Amino acid sequence: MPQGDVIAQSGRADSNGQDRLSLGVAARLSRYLQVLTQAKKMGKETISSQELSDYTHVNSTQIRRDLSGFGKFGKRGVGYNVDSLVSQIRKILRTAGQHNIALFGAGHLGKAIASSDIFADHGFRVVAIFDSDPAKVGEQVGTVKVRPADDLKHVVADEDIVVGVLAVPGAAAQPLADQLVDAGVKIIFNYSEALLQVPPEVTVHTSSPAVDLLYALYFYLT
Amino acid sequence: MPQGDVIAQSGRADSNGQDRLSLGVAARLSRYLQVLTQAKKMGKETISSQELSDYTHVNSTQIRRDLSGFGKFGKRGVGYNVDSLVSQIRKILRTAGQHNIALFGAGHLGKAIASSDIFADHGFRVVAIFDSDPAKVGEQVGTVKVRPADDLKHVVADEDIVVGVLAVPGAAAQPLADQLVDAGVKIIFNYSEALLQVPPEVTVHTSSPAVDLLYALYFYLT
DNA sequence: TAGATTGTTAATCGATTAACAATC
DNA sequence: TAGATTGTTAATCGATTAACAATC
Repeated sequence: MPQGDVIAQSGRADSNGQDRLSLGVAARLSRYLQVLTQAKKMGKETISSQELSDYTHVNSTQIRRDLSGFGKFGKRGVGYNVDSLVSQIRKILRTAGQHNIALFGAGHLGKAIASSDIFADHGFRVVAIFDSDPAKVGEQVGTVKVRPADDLKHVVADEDIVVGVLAVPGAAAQPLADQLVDAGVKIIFNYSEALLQVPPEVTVHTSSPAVDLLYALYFYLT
Repeated sequence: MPQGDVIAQSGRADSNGQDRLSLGVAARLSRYLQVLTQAKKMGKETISSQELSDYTHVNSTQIRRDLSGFGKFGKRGVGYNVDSLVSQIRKILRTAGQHNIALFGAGHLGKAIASSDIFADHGFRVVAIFDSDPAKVGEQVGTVKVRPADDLKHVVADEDIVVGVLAVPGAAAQPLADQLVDAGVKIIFNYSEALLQVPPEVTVHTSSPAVDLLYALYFYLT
C-alpha cells in the first residue's frame, strides 16, 4: 500500500477501553471544534446546532446527534455553551494537549504556515523548521531558526515531534517523507503535489485546494 | 443562512437534461482527477482502481462503481488509461475549460498560491492579485502585478472571474467577501480563519489544515 | 408564560464493502 | 493460457431527515 490509510474501526475498543470514534464522527467533531474556536474569538458565548450547521455544512440534527452520543452538552431553548463544548470535544478527541510539529521548507508556503494561527489555535506548535538551502539556514521564522535538513533525525527525537509538514517542491517530498518515516514520524502532511509512498502505519494527508475548487465549480456550472 | 451551502440534489436534472452528480460523487471524481494528473506527470500510462484507492483513501470498489456509472472506461486485467480517464472525468465534471481566479493578499500565502502548480494543473489561472498595502501594489507576483483593492469590481467583470481566493488576515476577510459578493462572484475560497457570512447562492469553502490534522491525530493517539 | 432549541426516535436514503463472474 | 483487474450484485452500515416531546 503506497499511502498509509486512516482506518476507522467503529466498535473496536481502544487502549482505554473506550470505543474508537468512526472516521466520520471524528472528522465532524474536528470541524465543530474549528468553528467553535473561531466563534469564541468573536466573543460568542452560546451557539445553536443550527448555527453550527450553517458554518460546517453538516445537518443540524446530525450535529445534535453526534454530540448527544457523548452527553447532554446543550441547554434546550438556548444552545450550547461555546467554552464548555470546546473542552468536551477536545476531551472526546483526546487533543487537549500540545503537539509538536516539524516543518520542512522555509519558502513562502512554509513561512505562511509557521506564522498562521490555525495550527496554534488547536494546540499544534511548530518547534522546528528545516530547509535544504544553506542560504536559508539560520534565518529566523516566527519563533524558531531554520535548520539544515540533516538535523532531522535527532531533532524529531529530542523535540518529541509527531507530525511532519512538507511545504517543499514536489521533487523534494518523497526523500523527506522517507527520512520522516525512518525517524519514526507517523503523520505526514503533504502540501506538495507529489504522491507519497509510505508504509501502512504512516498516515499521509495530501492537501489539495484545487480539488475542492473543482467540485465547488461543478455545482456552480450546473 | 450565514454561509452558502453546496447542495447536492441527485436525481434532479441540470440545464442539459443530465442528472446532477451527488455531492459525494463530484468530490470523489475531483480527487481521482488530482491523482491522475499527478500520475500522468510521473509518466504512468495506466492505473488500477487499487492504486487510485491507495492514493485517495477511497475504497477501490467504490472507485470502480463511481466510474462505471458513466461508461466502461477500464480494461479488465489492465486498469484505466490515465490520459483517457482524465478527459472522461473532466467531461463529467464540465471542468475542461479555463477558469479565472482573483487572489486577495500578496503576503507569503498569496505568493505561495500564485506560484503553485496545483491550480494551474486543473485549469485555474490567477489573473489578478490584490493587496490593500500600497507598498505591495505594483509588485510583480508570478505573471501578474499586484493591484490596489479598489480595482476589484471592474477587474472581476473585465476578466470574467468566477472564484475569489482570500489569503488575507481574518479581520480583512469579511469586507472582501462582501465586495466579492457585490461584484457577482459565486465561489469564495477562504484561507483565513474567519467565519464568513454570505448570501445562500454563494459557496464559501474555508480551508482548514488544522482540522484534518486534529482528526489524523485522533487515530494516531488511539 | 411563550418561544426556542435540545435530545431522541423512526423511517429513508446513499455509501461502503465483500465477493465473484466476466474478460482483457 | 494464467494472472490480473474490471464491472456488478447483494448485503450491511452510516448519514440524513422529519417529527416531536421535553425543557430551558
